[in-house]
Amino acid sequence: MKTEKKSEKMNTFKKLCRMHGLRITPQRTIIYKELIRAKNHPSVEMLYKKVRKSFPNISFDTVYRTAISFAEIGLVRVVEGWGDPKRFDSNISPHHHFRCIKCNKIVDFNYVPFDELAVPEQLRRRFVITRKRVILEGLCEQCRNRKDKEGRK
Amino acid sequence: MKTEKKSEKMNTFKKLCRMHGLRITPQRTIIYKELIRAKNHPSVEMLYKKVRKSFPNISFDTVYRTAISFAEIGLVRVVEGWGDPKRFDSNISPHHHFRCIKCNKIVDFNYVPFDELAVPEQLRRRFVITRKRVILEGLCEQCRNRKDKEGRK
DNA sequence: ATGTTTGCAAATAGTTTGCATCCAG
DNA sequence: CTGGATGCAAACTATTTGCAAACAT
Repeated sequence: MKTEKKSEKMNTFKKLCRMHGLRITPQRTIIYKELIRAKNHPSVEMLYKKVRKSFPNISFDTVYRTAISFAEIGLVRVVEGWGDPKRFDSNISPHHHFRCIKCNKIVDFNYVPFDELAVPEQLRRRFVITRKRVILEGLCEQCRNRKDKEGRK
Repeated sequence: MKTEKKSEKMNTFKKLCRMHGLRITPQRTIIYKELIRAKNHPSVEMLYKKVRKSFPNISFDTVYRTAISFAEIGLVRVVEGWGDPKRFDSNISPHHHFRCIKCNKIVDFNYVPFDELAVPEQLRRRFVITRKRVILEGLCEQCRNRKDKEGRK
C-alpha cells in the first residue's frame, strides 16, 4: 500500500517530466525518490546530503536545479518559510501545515473542513483564488515539553 | 483616526523597545515609521531605499538588524515567503494573507470567521497552537487581467 | 560614564549562471 | 546523433559577525 502509493508517485514523476520535456535521468529519479521518502520538507542542503549516500558524486548544483524544476512543473511544492532556504514538499494534494515556532519543524495535516473554507464574496470578486491553506503555528510535541532549555534553534 | 492609530503604534514601539532593553534611536524610530507606512510587506532592501530618503547615511546593515530585532520583540512579523528575502509586516493583529502567484504581492485581509476556525481536537492534543492563519493564493487584480503577457516575474 | 547601537567591512550562506562534457531519447 | 542535463567554477544575492567609534540613557 505504501509501496503502491510510491509507484503511483513515480508514475506521476515520469508523466510530468515527459509533459514538460524533462528527461528522466538517474539524478532526477533519485532526487525525487528521496523527496517522497523525506517526511521533513527538506531543504536542498538536506536533500543533497541524503542523495549523496547513494549517488556520491552528484553535485549540489544538480540537486538544487532539480528541486527547483520539480517545483516549476508542479511535481513538488515549495513550502512557505521565513526567508530561510527553500524547503520542498512532495505532497501536492491539498493539505495544511503546522509549523513549530521553536524548532521550525513543519508538519502536514489533512482536515477536510479546512479544504472547504468558504472564501468571502468580496475576495472572490477581487482575486482569482487557486489555492487556500491554513497554517497553524505553535509548539510541537517535543518543544512543548522541553521546559525552556535553550529557546534557540 | 489614521493618525491616532499611528501614534498608538509609536507607543507600542516605545513600550516594546523599553521592555526588551532596546534603546530608542533615531534609526529605529524612522525604520519603524517606514514599516507602518509601507503597505507592501517590504523586504530589507525595500525598507532601506525608503529610509535612506530621510536618513541618507544610514547603513543597510542597521536596517537589516533593526528589522530582525523588531521581529524578535514582536513589534513586526516576518511574513511567509518561499525562500526569498524576508518581508516584514507591522500589522501584528490577527489577519490573513492573499498572495499573488504571479507578481508575488501579498495582500492583508480580515475575515472574522477565519480568525475563529475550530482546530480539530486531534491537533489540539498534539500541539500548542498559538496562531492560526489562512493563506489564499491565486491571481491579483492586475495579474488576472494581463492576459499572459510575460508570465515571469 | 558606560554599555548599546551604528556603520563599515569582511565572512558566510543561499541562489543563480556559463560552459564544456556527457548521456537519454 | 543531438539537444537537454550534469558537474564544476565563478558570480551574485541574502544574511551574519566583529569591531571601533558614536550615542542614548
